Amino acid sequence: MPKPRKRLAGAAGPTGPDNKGPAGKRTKTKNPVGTSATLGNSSPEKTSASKNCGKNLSSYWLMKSEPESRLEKGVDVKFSIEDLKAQPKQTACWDGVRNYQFTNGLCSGQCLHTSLGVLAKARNFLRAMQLGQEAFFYHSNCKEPGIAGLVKIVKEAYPDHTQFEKNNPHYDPSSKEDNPKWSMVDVQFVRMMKRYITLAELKTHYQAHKTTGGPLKNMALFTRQRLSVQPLTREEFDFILSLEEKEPS
DNA sequence: GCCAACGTTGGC
DNA sequence: GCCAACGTTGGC
Repeated sequence: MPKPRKRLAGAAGPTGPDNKGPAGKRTKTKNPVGTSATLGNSSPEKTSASKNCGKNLSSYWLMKSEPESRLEKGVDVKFSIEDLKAQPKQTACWDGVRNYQFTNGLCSGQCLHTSLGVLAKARNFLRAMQLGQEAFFYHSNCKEPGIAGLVKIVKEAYPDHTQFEKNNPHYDPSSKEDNPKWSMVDVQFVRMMKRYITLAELKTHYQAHKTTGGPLKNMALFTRQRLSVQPLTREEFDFILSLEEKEPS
């Protein structure tokens, strides 16, 4: 399969999703969210995550999506930020995440920052996302990978319906309807970056920061390369935003 | 529970 | 299209 698109694991969603979008795209899907998107209640899991260690949870994220066409089981996984903007309400569900990267609950003992090096998993990160939090929309597996824009979480984790759809590339026969393995969240377009921040530029800073102790020194994009949904610290998020105002390095 | 084989991600 | 990194699977 191509890439992971979005995967999430949810399992907690209170209501069944009704969106049926086209199959997922890589990282994100773009299903119109209309009806189901308005339920923003957090699942029990999330709630407990927030209670247990909310102060340590990340509030900023980076989500990868593929802006160029690629077939996965016959389905095009392409989903660029322009595709997101074209959705009703500029909102889409981020489905297809099928990576547990974390097997623990986010809060079993430690919290994100300290556990990053050891635990990280896209699925659990998805479940940790909270309403209103912002994420960078990253274009991966393309000519010029990089951060294209900003999105925000408009619906917290709920079951990813694509896991039950046999012809969906993200079908998971081992997942039961009464105990879904995978979740998804809904994201809404916020704005484009003032300029496209390329992976190459981020990498230059990352490498410099490793020696200077700068804000990107532990950035997950480089230290956990295969995570399709990853947390950012506030320092990482703010530093990347500050790059918008500067000339590309 | 170890670890080799295999599959996937994603930059280049 | 190649291939490195790394997650997952399954034999033992």
